[in-house]
Amino acid sequence: MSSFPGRMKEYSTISIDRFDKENLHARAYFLSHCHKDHMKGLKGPLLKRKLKFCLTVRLYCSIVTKELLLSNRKYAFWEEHIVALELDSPTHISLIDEVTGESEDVVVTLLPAGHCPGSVMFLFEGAQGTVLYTGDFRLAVGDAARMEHLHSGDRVKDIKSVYLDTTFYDPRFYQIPSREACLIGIKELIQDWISQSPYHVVWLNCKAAYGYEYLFTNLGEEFASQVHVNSLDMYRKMPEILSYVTTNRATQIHACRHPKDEELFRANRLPCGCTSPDGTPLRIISIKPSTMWFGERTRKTKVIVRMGGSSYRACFSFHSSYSEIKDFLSYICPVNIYPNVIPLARTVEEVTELLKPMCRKNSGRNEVVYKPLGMLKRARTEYPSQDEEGELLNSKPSVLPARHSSGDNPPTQSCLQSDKPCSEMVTPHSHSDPPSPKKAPPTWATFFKAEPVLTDESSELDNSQSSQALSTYHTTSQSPELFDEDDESESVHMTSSQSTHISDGGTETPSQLDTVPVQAELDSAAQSSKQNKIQTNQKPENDPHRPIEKEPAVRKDQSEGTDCTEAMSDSQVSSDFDLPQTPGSKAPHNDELKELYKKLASGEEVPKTIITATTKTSLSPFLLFFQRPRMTGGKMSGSIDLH
DNA sequence: GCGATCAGCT
DNA sequence: CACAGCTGATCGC
Repeated sequence: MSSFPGRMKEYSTISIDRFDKENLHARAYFLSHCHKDHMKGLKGPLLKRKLKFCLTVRLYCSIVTKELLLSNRKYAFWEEHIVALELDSPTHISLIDEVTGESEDVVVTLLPAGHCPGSVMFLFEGAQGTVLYTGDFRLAVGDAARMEHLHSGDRVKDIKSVYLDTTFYDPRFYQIPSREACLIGIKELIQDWISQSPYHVVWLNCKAAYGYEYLFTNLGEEFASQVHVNSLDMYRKMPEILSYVTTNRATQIHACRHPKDEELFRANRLPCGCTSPDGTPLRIISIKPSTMWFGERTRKTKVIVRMGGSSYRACFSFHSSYSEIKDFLSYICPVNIYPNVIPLARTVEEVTELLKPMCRKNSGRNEVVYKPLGMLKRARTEYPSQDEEGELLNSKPSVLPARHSSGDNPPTQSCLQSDKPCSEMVTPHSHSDPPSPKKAPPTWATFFKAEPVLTDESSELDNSQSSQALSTYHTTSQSPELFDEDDESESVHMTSSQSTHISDGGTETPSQLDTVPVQAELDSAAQSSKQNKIQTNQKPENDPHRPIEKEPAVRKDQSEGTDCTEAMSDSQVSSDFDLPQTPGSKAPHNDELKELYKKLASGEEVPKTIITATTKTSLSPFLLFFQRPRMTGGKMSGSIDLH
């Protein structure tokens, strides 16, 4: 849970993710994502009153976050005061004190955070330096390198401070299986179950928070079905989610909720009360997404754990693991790091101490002095040749050429170096894209093609329709290979806020649980990405300004341990959806951007306008709900003068 | 009656 | 154990 007080040292006239107390006086507000612990005070009457008198105060957030926020009536009063910004679009904001008329300029850029739909990090650039507020994030190893706006031309930006999601910044949480690996495990479990008969249904025991949509869309795609949820209201303008969820109970995959859903489940009932039309009892299993983590040297990781009876837990994390956070930090190498979260059983002092080695002055670099722009070049790296056997490891530089869409552009040529506009070079799913799971995640096209398998007319399970699943998918019992005993002595953990009640009898103690770890065959996740024989080293030797060159094929030892390559390989593939670029989006203007950076660097004034993102009702911005970081050029949107 | 806070629980 | 958030009790305005 975030304990960030709302204000950063460098830009103290703005408030982020906190809206109470001193934050009531802020000149501008920022919301990184739509989770309640980041919205404290946001519906408070004090703030509501302030908006009536303060004409220039705005709330800045992503387009998806705006949509989610306004879908809740309690926040409807924000409607006229929200400025929704597009991702990767540097936006100039004037921070005006309405009493004194005093003004400060800042340029903010939203970076995808991979935490939940609409979640972003905020990159602020201005007179007080470049500062990154991460909000909550789940980024994979190497993702920072894909973020254009963490770079200035060929260089990694010189970042003064990072306000960091430290939820799992603790060596205990060294490794968390990638999203892809978790998804594969969940898909296998579900398939093995629902293919047995139309009466075999799955209940995804998800908590009341955004972030599980990733599961719904992928499962909907995988099983050509829709997931039953309580409400579609919040997704009404997000077709890419909407097409995979339904309020029709006649489906084999449920994520519906009820105040007493656990109790109902123990009585073999779904939260929605759905039964089969002919009275045949449903066979229900519950899958509870839970965070699981593994030690530094754990080789195999199980992403599904059977809790006994028909309860399972599936690995699922909204936050980056320790090694993912370290990778992120070592890439951007900030001067200061401030924790936003204090992990359980730790103190601020302990976390601060753990973060010290990642700060620039302790990172082994010579340069300590903060400069607005880095001086060392970020070189381009050729994408390793594709090969079925190799593993893509720590491929920070190697992911860059994924943007090349045609043979016209030599693989070593970056977007920024190209004469062509970036938009021409950014083609999703190009042949040189980074490895993707065996089944492509939902894409732009499918959002419009997807036809609901089931109609809303029926509220009961329909045999003829459900039996499609039976004929489509091979019927197996729970395949033995899934249930690989945990032969590792290495600590393996999982958690859930859920009590450990067991469905049958509930007499077991945790140690007595019929715990059947399922080998997630992370290998199978990795296999889909084993396209590179060359293992590219990912670490820039703790120097963000050091030239990024082709890395040696063999990874050098890391301080962390002896066998982190395997762990890293998993993390490496954990990137999110690879969604297509928003159709119709403008071509980036790198020249314009560079000019802006130059001005910022020299302390020159930049125009006092507020550049807002489009508020068009087009559905395309919602594609960005889980956008994988990718190198795109910046673009400036239209501008509105506040005065 | 409403908001803030906390304990308990999922 | 841990994610996010609900419900209910209590207290103060």
